[in-house]
Amino acid sequence: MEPPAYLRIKNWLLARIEAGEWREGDRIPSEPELARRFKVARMTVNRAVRELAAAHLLVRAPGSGTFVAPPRHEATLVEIRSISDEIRRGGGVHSTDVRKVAEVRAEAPLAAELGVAEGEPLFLTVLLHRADGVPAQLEERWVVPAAAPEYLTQDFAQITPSEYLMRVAPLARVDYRIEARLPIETTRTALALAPGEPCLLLHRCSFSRGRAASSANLWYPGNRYRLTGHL
Amino acid sequence: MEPPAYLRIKNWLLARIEAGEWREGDRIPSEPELARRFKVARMTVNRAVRELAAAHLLVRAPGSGTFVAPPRHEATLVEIRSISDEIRRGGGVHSTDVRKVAEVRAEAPLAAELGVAEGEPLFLTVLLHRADGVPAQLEERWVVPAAAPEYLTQDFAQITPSEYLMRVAPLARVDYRIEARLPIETTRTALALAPGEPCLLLHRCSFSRGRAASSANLWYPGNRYRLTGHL
DNA sequence: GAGTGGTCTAGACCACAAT
DNA sequence: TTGTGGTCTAGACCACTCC
Repeated sequence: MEPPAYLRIKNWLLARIEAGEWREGDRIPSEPELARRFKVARMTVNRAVRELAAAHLLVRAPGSGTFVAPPRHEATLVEIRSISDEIRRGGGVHSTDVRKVAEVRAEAPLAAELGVAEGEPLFLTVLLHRADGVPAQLEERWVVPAAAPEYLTQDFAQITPSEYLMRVAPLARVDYRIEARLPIETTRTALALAPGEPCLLLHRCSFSRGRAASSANLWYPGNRYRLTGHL
Repeated sequence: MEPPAYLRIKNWLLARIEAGEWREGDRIPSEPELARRFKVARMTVNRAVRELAAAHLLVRAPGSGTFVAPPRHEATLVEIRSISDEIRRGGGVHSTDVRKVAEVRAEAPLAAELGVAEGEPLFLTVLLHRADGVPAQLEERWVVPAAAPEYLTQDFAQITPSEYLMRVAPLARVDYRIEARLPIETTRTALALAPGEPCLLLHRCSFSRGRAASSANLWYPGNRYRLTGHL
């Protein structure tokens, strides 16, 4: 069957951009022009062009025209799956050691990140995730009690903290950073790393209902873990 | 001024999802229902719902209804900007040392990654990027000659390899991985790192016109660089 | 003033799900 | 058979830019 008209138009525009026939900043035909060329209503053209603009391939300037977007900004997206997904996907068996479940007082940098006062109580869990018994990730997580009052009573051998939090606090935003770090001794031994071996540290702060809900350090053994993805 | 109707509808739906008023898998009101409720044409409702479905907040099932999407898959997106953008954005001055510009023969793992035969010629550049004079990234890049025949004659003090490649070979896909690694000695000294300091290694393979075009190792000093982003 | 994109309408026909 | 989403039309009015 014939694909929908808006898709034919999208692909026609895409092909022209990919082929370099139109260069960055070039003006593309106007909506009425494309409507005539493809013998469709303007609304149909509008959908095609609007979707390409949403994908940053085109830039629209009301009153003046539609232009080929600047060269993709070398932006790249990395997808980070949850540890248990990641392990199962590789055919491994996921298990969890619960190393710490406690209530602690917020210290300065963490308090600022989570937007609570210093000395306020926070829930802390430290878990070691294993793939087929081999340490795969050490998860240190601080949770704002208001966001998940029942957090400490969960059985983290059955449900990962992020799975639980996702359930009780629909997350709106996640900030994170990725670093290469030498672990402290206890982290190093937990991950069964040789001295001097670096870790990949994924630090994540998640927000729910407009407030910070949880902050986590995910330590991966650098010698056998990597974050991958594609665009 | 009043926001457009389709946005009012989007926000109304979003608020209901964020508040947990509708749970995963719940059916939301049909298009005709929403059109009646908001006193707009169905096309207007359709745009609102279609855009939320494109953002994976809703799932549409033709013939049966529209449903709240499954819990976000704990997927997280990292945006990686080009090194010169990154440096300028921080208010720094970007400069480049060109350390190597050469034609080499493809060795086994690289040949496989780039989809060329072993022993085939590749272009190799090694560049050290600095922010205000301080080493910020060591870039080792291999380029398939067919993708950019003029690559070696560029002035990489003026244009970064990725900027140049973006210009001559519109990229269709990028695969990458992020690792924590101890650098070899020459890399370590180039980045002015103390012995034992880890690096963040971003490895990237880019494709253009259906074929691999370039493979790069981007080494960041682990003690003063991180990759950040938010969702 | 002519041209552009941004939005919207009130219909329409279709393929497909559930019943 | 009824209801759903998927698509499309042929108009329309607006705010804006460019000349």
